[in-house]
Amino acid sequence: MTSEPTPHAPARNGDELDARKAAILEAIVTEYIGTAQPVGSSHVAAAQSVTVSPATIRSEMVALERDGYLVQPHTSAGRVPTDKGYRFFVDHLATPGQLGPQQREKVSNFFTGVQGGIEDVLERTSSLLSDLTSHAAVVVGPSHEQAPIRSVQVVGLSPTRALIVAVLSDGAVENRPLEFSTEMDDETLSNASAHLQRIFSGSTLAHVPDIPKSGNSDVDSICALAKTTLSAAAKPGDHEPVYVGGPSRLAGSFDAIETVRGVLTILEQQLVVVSLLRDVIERGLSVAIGSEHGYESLASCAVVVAPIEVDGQRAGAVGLLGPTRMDYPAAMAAADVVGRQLSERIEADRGAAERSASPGRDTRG
Amino acid sequence: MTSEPTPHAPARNGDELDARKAAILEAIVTEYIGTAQPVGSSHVAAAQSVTVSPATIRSEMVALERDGYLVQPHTSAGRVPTDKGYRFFVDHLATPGQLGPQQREKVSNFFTGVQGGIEDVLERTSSLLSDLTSHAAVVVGPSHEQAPIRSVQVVGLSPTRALIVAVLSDGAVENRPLEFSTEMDDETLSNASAHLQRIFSGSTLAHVPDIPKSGNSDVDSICALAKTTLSAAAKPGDHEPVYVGGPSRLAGSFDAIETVRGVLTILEQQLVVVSLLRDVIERGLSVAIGSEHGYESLASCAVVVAPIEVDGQRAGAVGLLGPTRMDYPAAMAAADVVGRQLSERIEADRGAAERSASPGRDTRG
DNA sequence: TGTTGGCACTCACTAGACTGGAGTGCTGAG
DNA sequence: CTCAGCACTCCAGTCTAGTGAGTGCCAACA
Repeated sequence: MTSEPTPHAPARNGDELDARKAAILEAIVTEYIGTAQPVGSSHVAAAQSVTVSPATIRSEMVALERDGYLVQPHTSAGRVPTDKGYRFFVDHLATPGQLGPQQREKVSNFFTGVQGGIEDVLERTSSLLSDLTSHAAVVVGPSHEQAPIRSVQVVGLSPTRALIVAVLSDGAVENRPLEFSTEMDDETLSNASAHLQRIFSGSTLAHVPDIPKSGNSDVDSICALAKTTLSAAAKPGDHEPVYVGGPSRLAGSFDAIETVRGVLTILEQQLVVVSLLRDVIERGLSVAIGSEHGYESLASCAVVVAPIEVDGQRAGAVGLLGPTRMDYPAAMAAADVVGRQLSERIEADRGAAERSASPGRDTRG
Repeated sequence: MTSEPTPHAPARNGDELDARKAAILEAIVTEYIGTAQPVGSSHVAAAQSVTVSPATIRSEMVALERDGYLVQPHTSAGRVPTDKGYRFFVDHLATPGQLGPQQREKVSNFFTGVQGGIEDVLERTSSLLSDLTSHAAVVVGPSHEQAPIRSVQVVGLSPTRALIVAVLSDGAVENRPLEFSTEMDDETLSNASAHLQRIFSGSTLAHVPDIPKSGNSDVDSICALAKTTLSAAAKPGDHEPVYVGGPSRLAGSFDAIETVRGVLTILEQQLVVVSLLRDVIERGLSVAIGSEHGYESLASCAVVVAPIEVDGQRAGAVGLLGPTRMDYPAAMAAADVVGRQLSERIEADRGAAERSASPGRDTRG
C-alpha cells in the first residue's frame, strides 16, 4: 500500500506495457470492437495470444484499470477500453490493416473510372470511403486560396448583373454574381474581362493584386467590384471544399440518438470539420480518439485521418468518423489508400497544369 | 348490424365529417401534435371547440376509428390520428398558419441580405427553412437543362487537359474537365472556344446543337468532345441541384434510430429526393403524409412542399421533412413563404437576364 | 514468487406478480 | 341524443426473486 511503485512493475510511465499486459489489452480491444460487450477475463483467456489463466488475467486487468487503460462499467462486469486503451492499441498493437481484395478493386475501379470536375471527384470520394468502411466519411479538398488563377471572365446576365467566373489552375471554378449600379453594355464587360484577365492571371484568390486604372471609369468600377468579390470568395468558413459521405451510417454506429444528433450537427458545420481534420493532422496524428479532439459532442467518436499531399504540401485530408470502438486497422488502411490515391490524382492534374504552357496566358490570347 | 348506413350518419363517403366529429378530430390532432401522447376523451372535452361530455366524445371516437381517422395503440389507451386523420386535418381543419414576427424578420433579413451564386442561395435557403421550422429542409433548384447557354469557354490546364466552362442564363455555371489524346496549344483552344461560343450560345444543355466543321481537325475534335461532355452534364440523376438543410434535426424528431437512419439514407440520394418532391407537387398536393408518398422508409414522415415558380413555370420546390405529428400549419406557412420569396428572387434574376441584351452575344463580342 | 483453481460476492438483467391510473365500452336515466 | 356511472382493460411502474457473467481474494502449488 506504499505509494512507491512495486519493483516488478517496470512500466509506470504510461507509454509502455509489458508484453503480457499488452497482449491482454489487445485481446480486450479486439473483442470489444467485435462484440460491443464488456470483456471478461475468461474471454481474454480464450485469445490465442494469451496463455495464462483467467485469474492471472484478472490481476493484470486491475493493473490496467489502475493505469487508465480499462474501465469497468460496473462491478462484476467485464472491462471496456478507455480512450487511452484505444490509443495504446493504435500506437503499439494494431497490425497495419489491409484492404480486402474486393475493396481494393472498388478503389481502383473508382479512381480509374471517375470523371468530372475536382468537386465531383471529392464528393464521390467521400461516398467511396464511406462505402468501404461503413462509417461516415469526410473529404476536405485543397483550399482554393493558393491556386493560381488561370482565367477570369465576366459574363453579362442582364444590363446590371453579371457573373464573374474564375478558373483556377487546380481545375476549380469560382463564380460570384456582380450587381452594378448603372447599366453596362457588353463591350464594357468585355473590356473589363480582358483587363481583369491580364491583371489577375497567375495570382491567387488570397492575394488578388490591385488594379491599375484602365482609363474607362465603368471598366474600373467593374474591376473594383470584381476584386472585392473575388477576395471575399476566398475568405475561409464560407465555402470550404468539404464533402461528407454517408452520414446515415452514423445512425448505425451509435445507439444513443442524441449522440447521432450531436455528431450530425458537427458535420453540418463545414468550418468545424475543416479545423477538426487540420488539428488532427497538424498534431501529427492519424487517429484522434474520444476526447483527444476537443469537441464535446464527439466524445464517443474516433476520427481517422489521412492527409492529401500534393507535391509534398498539405492539400486537404480524408477522414472517417465512427464510434471509438471501430476497426482501426481497417479504417486506417482505407483512409490511407484513398488519401494516397486521391493525392496522386490531384497531383497528376495539378502537375500537368503547372508544367503546361506559360501561366497567365488567356486561351483567347 | 345491418350493412346499411344508419340514417343519422350522413357522412360515410370518407371525405366529410359532421361538425362535431371534425371538432373532435381537430382537438385530437392538435393535442397529439403537442404532446405525442395518445389523447383520451377527457382531454378532448377540455378543448374549447368541444362542448359535449367525454362519454359523447367516446362514442364519436369509435365512429372516427371505424372510419379510419383514428387508431388506438391498445385497448384502454387514448386515440392517435392515422394518416387519413392528418390528411383530413390538413385539408379541412387546419387554419392557415402564420409566421411569427421574429420568423418573418429572419426571412426578410435573409432574402435582402443573401448574396452569392444561385447555388449558394439555394443552399442557404435550405438552412433557413430548417432553422425556421426545426425540421430537415430540402430545396430543389431549377434544373439547368432548360436554361439557355450564355457563354462557353475552354480553359487550358495543361497541354492535354482543359476545362470547359458554360455559364447559363440563370446564373448557374457548369464545368467539366476535358482530356485530349494529343497536345493542344492555346490558340487551338481559343479557336475552339470561339467556335463553341458561336454555336452553343442560346441553346440549352438538354439540346446542344451539332457542330459544323470548322476546317481545323483539332478544333473539331475538341468541339466534339465538348459537345458530348456538356450533354452528359445535363443528364439527370448525376448532379441535381438538391440541397438538404439541417439533417441533424431528424435525430430530434424521431426516437427510433432506424427511422432516422432510413430517412437519412433517403436524403443522401439526390435523385430520390427530387422525384419525391416532384411527385408530390404533380399530384397537386402541398403535403404528403406517411404512406401517401410511396417510400417505405418515409412511412412515419410527412413531407410539406411548396413550389418554386418562375414566370408561371415549375422551377423546383422547397420542402420540409418531419414526423407525421408535425405542426402542419406552421410548416406549410414557412414552406410557402420561403418558396414564394425564393421564386421571386430567382424570377428577378432570370427575368432581368431574359430582358437583357440580345441572347447569344458573347460579352467579348 | 508468480500462477492458478476455488470460492464467496456483486450486480445487471429478466421474469413474474402486483398496483395505480388513465382510458375505454356499455348502460340506463334524463 | 346526451351523459353520468360503472365495470373492465391494460400499460407503466415497482417490487421481488432468480440467474449468470464476472469479479476480488486467498490458499495452494510449481
